[in-house]
Amino acid sequence: MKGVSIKDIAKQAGVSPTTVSFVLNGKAKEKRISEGVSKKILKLATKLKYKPNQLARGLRTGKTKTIGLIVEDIANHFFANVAKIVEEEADKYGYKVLYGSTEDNLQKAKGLLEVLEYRQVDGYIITPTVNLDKDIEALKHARKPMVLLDRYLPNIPTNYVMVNNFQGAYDAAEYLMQQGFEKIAVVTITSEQIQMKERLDGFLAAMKAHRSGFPRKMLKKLSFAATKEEAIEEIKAFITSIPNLDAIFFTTNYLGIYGIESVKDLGLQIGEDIAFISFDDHDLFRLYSPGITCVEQPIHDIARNVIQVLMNELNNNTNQINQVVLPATLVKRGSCSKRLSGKSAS
Amino acid sequence: MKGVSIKDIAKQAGVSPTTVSFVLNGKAKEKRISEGVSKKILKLATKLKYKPNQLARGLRTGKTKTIGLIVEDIANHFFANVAKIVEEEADKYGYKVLYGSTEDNLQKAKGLLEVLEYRQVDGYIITPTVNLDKDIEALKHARKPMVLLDRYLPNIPTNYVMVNNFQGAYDAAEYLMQQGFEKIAVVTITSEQIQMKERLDGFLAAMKAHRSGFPRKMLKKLSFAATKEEAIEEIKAFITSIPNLDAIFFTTNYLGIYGIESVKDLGLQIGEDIAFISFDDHDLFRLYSPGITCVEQPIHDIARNVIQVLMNELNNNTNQINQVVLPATLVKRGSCSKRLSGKSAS
DNA sequence: CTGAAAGCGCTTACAG
DNA sequence: CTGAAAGCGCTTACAG
Repeated sequence: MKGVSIKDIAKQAGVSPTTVSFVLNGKAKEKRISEGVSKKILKLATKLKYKPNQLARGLRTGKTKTIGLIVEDIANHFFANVAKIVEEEADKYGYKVLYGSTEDNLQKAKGLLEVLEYRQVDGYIITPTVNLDKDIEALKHARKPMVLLDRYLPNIPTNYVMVNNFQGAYDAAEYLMQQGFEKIAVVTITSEQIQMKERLDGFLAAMKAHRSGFPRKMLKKLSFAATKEEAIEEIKAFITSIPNLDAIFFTTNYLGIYGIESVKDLGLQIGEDIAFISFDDHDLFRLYSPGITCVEQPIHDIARNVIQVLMNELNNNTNQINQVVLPATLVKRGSCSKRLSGKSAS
Repeated sequence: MKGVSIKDIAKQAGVSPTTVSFVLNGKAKEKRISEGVSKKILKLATKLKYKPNQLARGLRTGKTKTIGLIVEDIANHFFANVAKIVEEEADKYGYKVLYGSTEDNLQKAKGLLEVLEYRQVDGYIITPTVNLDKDIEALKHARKPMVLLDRYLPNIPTNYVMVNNFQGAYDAAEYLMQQGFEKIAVVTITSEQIQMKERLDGFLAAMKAHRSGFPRKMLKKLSFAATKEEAIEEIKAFITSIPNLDAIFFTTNYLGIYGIESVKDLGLQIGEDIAFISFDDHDLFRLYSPGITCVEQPIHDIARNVIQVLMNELNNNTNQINQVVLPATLVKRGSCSKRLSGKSAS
């Protein structure tokens, strides 16, 4: 039950715990421990299956070799995939990951931050909620290694890794116009989340670049707190409120999923009666008939960059700020093939 | 930067660290600390925002207030959802969760177990791979609180929480027969995972109960290690190899997803040319046209029971074994409506 | 009713 | 080339 300690090895090797510690930490050369002693200790360590007690080490060094991962929702396809890669990559560096979901709730986010601080994680990967500025500022001030994920706080310069939301949405809108769609609507959420704003901005910029403008009534904002049923009702009402609507863009995957459900409920055919694009890819989008065109985020690259940036901080603790913005890819599928018939969607 | 310690409080309160520790651990009564001192310490603690150092406490008590969660794949819809609820529930008891994915690889599973032991987690939630028996046995022998998830090891009595795989698959097969389908095939994986075996057994039992038997050629086993492309090719070949096939059952969600893709590739219409059922629900199944009938696992109940059982172990460490088997629900959707036409599916 | 002291298992500045 | 000793921040058996 009890693990073997440095003392046990010291006793068996006939040396002091100090020497054992030096050798086991690879400081044999530096501390000029003799070859023989060094070898003997190493052999003993593997024989006894010595595992350093992380708690004791952490207490002494202040390092826990643990990182905290705060996402919006670990069950969401995007974040679940990020979590997987983050864990794999962190493992390579000897770090383990503690996680939690904010549900986009400020209080939950603060709570998670508090617990992780308390747990003395060495570094943080954070999907910030709106108004988390003060807490992030505090972390930054304490010089805690940290990298934001999926979004950033415009008023606080920090490390972050995210997709180019503006470009992704711009491409989507432009593509819809190239395909010849005339009445294009957009559905997003009310939240002030920066990545959502940028997606909307990108969409609107494309509309303005190619059209005379964008009427406010073609834009629908849903509350993040709305239940699925409420959201679907609102989307349905929105769609039917626009005569001759022929294309619609959803700014994130779960909205896109609600959108599919709404369109189905209305008895409309995606790709026939209405063109459809969503931000983020999903199994559903890939396999739906027709396939749903989407703006795909490079999840693997995002996760790998996050770890890269964090490890860099952890090991060098430079003051340099790393802000990584990765390109989004428009994945074209059947949902946006040009509608040839003249019939109205509503 | 430095946190406030018990010493700081002791100094300010003019008492010893011992007294502070007693009060902060709710042992004021038991240790007969006077009301006044007690109050003063508590007030000071909140004023100074005292947070006990978990490392120090852990080093002393041997408890880390951390649990290890080992799943097959944290990015999978089922496990991602379990992970979310596990984290939320664990949080209520003051526990944090360290996770990792086995990819159904024995070596990875062993590695995770080793790291978690090393990290001295207080309890384990494990989705065991095949042949993990010895390691689980060791954990059990060390009397580590532990509960298996999603599957169990037939040769080792342990706590576990899982769905009734046999019944779920039995219901699915029976339903297909009730709907009047004649040639029913099943696709599963080669792995000896017990839950997969039970699903297959349930399916076969239903076939035998209502039919003369089940020909081996109606059963397809895919390797877990197969790539998506390979799996789809195999499924396609399997489907075309069976003349007049009219229904097919997939024993887990990702196989079902591959199945949809395969059927689409073949130009067949689910619900028209072939009836389709999958184990596990998924957004895709719900929203596909037609909806895919599935055997739904009660994810929330599973996760909550897992934590319940684990907390029970953690706090009481009884020798009682808890084995929870929750009912699966057949969710009927359009993919299995009785085909009226007589045309062949192949 | 309260405190001095030991100890959990490490690391590291200091000394020789 | 190696070791004795202090200390990280707690908890708890023991003593008074």
